[in-house]
Amino acid sequence: MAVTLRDVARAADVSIATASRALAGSSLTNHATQRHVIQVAAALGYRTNTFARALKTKRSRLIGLTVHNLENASFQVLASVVQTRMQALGYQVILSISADNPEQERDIFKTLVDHSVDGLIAVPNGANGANGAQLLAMEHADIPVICAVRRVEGATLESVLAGDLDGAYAGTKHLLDLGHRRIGLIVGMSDTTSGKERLAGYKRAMQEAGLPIDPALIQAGRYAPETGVVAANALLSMPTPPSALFVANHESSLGVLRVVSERGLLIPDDLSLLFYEDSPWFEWQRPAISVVDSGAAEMANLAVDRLVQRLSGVANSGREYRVGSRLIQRASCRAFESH
Amino acid sequence: MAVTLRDVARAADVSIATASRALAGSSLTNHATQRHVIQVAAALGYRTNTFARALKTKRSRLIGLTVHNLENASFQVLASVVQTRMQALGYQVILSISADNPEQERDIFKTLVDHSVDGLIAVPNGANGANGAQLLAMEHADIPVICAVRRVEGATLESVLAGDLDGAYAGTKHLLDLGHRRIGLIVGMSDTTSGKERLAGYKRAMQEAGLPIDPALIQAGRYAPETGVVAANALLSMPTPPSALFVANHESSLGVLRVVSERGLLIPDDLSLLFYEDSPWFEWQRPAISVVDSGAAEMANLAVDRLVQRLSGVANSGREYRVGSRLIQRASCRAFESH
DNA sequence: CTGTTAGCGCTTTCAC
DNA sequence: GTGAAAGCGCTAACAG
Repeated sequence: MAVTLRDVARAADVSIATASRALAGSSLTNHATQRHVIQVAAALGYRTNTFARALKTKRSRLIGLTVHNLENASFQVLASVVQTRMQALGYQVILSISADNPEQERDIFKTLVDHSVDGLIAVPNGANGANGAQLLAMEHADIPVICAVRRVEGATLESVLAGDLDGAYAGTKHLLDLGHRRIGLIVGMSDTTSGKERLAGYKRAMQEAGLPIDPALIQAGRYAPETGVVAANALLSMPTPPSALFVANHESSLGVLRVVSERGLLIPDDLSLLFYEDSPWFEWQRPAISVVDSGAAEMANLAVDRLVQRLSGVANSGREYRVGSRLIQRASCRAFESH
Repeated sequence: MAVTLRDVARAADVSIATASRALAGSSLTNHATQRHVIQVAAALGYRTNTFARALKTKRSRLIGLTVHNLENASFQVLASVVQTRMQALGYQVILSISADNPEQERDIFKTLVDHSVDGLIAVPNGANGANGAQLLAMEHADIPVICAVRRVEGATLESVLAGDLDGAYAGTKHLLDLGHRRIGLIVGMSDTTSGKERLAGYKRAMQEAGLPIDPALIQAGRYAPETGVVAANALLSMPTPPSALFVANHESSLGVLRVVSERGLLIPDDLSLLFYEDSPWFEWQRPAISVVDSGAAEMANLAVDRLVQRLSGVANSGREYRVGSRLIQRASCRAFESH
């Protein structure tokens, strides 16, 4: 059996209450007593029982983190940053993978509540904030919730998002500036924040350039490699295929790379390629792939900042924070010359 | 305040104990009563308080998972598999990132014990099992520990490892069979299981081929991209540089790719490249990179299998399990012809 | 089969 | 400043 507070109290010849206060660093304790208790506790190897404490205080020092997967570089970064920073603050993080599946997400949220997490950083599932009500209920129960990367429509939850509209606009404009006119877009479904906004950014850039929006050039699909395969094949099989592909659906990048390779296309000579959300691998592809970086590390840190604030009692601002996107030019896009 | 067992008992007009039994599905309960209680509980939206339960039963339904980072594809796979499978079994996983830092790892283990994890899957830090004693202490306290990917020297902990010696042997032999004689090896430090074993595999293959071991051809370093940069530069700057590079240090692959790109080397014409531990990106590099795959998914699943067994009361076998490595030939290695 | 009872280890009034 | 005592919500003997 582990050593309990009672053991410490006995050994230090004080009451349990005093021992508790001393260890908690309560100001209403005699300094000498406190030192003594702390010493005895250390000598005995006392460690407070987190369950007994949680049962009493209703704080678990646990926080939840849900991401869709760990293949996406943005989610890897989010998980790393959240884990590392929260641990440094004395919190442990319960990781959950929602697989972008609303039902699974619902169960996860429930379980997280069961484990009385003190807070939650979630990349919510798309589809009109299917489980937004649960999140709101958590907020109501005084459990701060920070949405990252995606938001829940219509819910006043603090959200840390990427500047997707601007990012997609900048990316499209870059391609336009290089002389491309037929620009294929591979994007997420429009029931996700990022899908919708990136599409809007693309459209805005095209329209500002006085170009028509050709629906056949726009391929929306799930965030998955397969989407890239299907979409790239569709795009590249057109009678007049696009001269540039803007892959604003990170998970599908892999699929696009595969199609490009299978078709023996030379980048950037046969096709200009622009990806979205940077990954270490993009830089060392041959050629290095240009990308609209959405600032995963910045988002992660901001999300943690917000959570920490909330944890310390600051009220939910219901506000939305945006981390600016940045175009990183590498070697996969070149000027387009018509034949 | 949340609804408690007492509320359910009252509403169902039974005692707290009966309610508890009914919900636990104890066989010693009247079927009708049980149904009734379950119904009432559901209607009230009752959820058992995990802390109260844990305080009483000393099981938290929490398991710990420690990995060095989330950049390494093997660790991503491990984290995904462990999280997903354990959650399906009603366990939550506390993720911790040890950054390959023994001191941090020590704190992590302590915290995990404080949170009374029911079990632990750990990728332990190298250096002679610095924190092996802690792990052993956990085992002693009846908390099953499964080491994955790396092991702790001299401790009787169940370990699920890759067949590193065989893998490195097979990889080296492949290069040898292609006619390469000067094969550069970039590997982990010899204070890690994988570093040591992969080096041994390389040496064995070389010796079997009747080739001398040239120490200058062997670069050992931390598992980090920088290692790849330094090592590749050292190797490729030799008076007679190797005709093939066997990068048996996954994290350094990125660095090697960078050096290759900077030097304008053509793969596989100027240099054959063989990597270790497959990543989705390797397949879609141009050219696709051949790899010795160490079976991350299989290791992860086996580790979970072992943990689940242990959780169900099976004793620590102290045994070591190995998942066979597999050579995946793609397009980055070609036959060597001397000029 | 069901109810009563005694804690699990801790925090926190409330007296002194 | 310190101690006594009352639970937090649950499970598990132990009776009945």
